[in-house]
Amino acid sequence: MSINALQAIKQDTLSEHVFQQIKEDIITGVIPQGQKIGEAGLAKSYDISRGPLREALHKLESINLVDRRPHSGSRVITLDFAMMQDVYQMREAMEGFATRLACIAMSQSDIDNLYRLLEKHESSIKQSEGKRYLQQEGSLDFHYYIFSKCQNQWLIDYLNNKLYQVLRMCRHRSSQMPFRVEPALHDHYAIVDAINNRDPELAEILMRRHISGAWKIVKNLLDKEKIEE
Amino acid sequence: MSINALQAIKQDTLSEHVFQQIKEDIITGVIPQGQKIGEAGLAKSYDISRGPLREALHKLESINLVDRRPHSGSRVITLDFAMMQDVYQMREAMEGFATRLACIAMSQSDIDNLYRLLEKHESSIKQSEGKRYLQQEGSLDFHYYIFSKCQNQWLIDYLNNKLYQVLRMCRHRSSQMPFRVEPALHDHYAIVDAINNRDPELAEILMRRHISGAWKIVKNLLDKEKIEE
DNA sequence: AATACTCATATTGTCAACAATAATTAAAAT
DNA sequence: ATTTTAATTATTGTTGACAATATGAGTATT
Repeated sequence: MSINALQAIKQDTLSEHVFQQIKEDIITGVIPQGQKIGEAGLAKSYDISRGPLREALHKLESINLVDRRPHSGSRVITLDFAMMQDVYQMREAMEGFATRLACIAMSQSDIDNLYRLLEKHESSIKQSEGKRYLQQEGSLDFHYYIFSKCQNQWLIDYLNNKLYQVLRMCRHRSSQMPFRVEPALHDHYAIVDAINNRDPELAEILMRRHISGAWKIVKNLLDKEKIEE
Repeated sequence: MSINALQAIKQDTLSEHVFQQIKEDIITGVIPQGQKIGEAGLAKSYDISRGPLREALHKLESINLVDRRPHSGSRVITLDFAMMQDVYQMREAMEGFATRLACIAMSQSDIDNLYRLLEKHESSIKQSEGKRYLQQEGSLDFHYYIFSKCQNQWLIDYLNNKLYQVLRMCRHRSSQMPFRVEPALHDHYAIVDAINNRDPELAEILMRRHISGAWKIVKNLLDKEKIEE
């Protein structure tokens, strides 16, 4: 099950449907960062009335993808350095913790599934050289599979519905730039090995290190970006 | 500045105002747990139309105080054992982390303020024997003061606007029952001492232990409750 | 020229009527 | 008597009009 498939549920109402749609448009950059959002305009372009649109905007605010100020309006967030640092710092702590819990709670068949998932990633990397964005989305599936087994509904909810949404936004921002994906796969194997050995502390540490490594890469890209302009 | 004062800002719109009001009514038990919420009824009793009320309900959903199911309606959450365990587990991890960050970032005058705050609590405990709920609210101020200095806006936001709201609800639920507050004060002093010594690891550990201790007390109360019925 | 003020305009907040869906009740069939 | 089905009712979702507020242009004043 893909992480995107999971988000597709619950689109029973207009408000939910348009919420998902706008969310994807923000994450993929169709609506650019910092863009001011006029309710009337968006309502027309998504072909709904302002009521459901406002509800969608509230939901977008609740997952920190838009800022809303009373009587003034909404705008898409801008991923500045401080925000990305906050997000990665948060992710390191929370997903590390989730990994520890998952290591304790996982069944053996869960672990087997993880190994199979990694093998699929490995072969898909060999086949499709250069399609880094897809490969990264695959990596999200790996992370999701682990923390979804931590058995703490609040933790799962926060990681899945808040942190990972801006995270995907970050990745889209920096997906143009080249970097290697093989090291990540190596990290992933080490994490699953730790889980397989039922070593929660090590699993947590490896996951935290993996994430802080990802942040270092992103940070370097941001620095380079700044120098070049 | 009290934690409640902080929540009082931003009541510029009807929707915000009624959101705060309903939130307090849920937390303090005026609207009981598990209660089914009819939009029409609530709108009349708070004397607004259904539009702003619906927005308020969405906000309440986003801080996990009500469940909303499409076409079916909303109901106040019920604090069962599993949920409270999730919340305390989450709090232990996140507030522990926040304490570590705050320990690094705090200025000396911040630390002085913390000591003064504790002295105030100490004298207020001696004066008002038995008024446990107020004392607990004071303890929230202590916790808020620390994590608000962690310099991670996402972390502050989550602790303040999500976790601490259900936490207050938990406390209200168990505030009838007697237990001692002096040990908590002792814990608080130990935490501030660790911060004052600029020992982030120890500060985190002490905070985590303090919170998991609180959870053990609550858990025992819940068990006793179950046995007695 | 720069700042403060007023008014016009555009945008957001609120309301009440309408449409669509789910829950409930009653009837019918097994 | 129990289960299934159909229709009724009550509740939620959606819409467009109206009210309140902020933004911005233009004018006056220092």
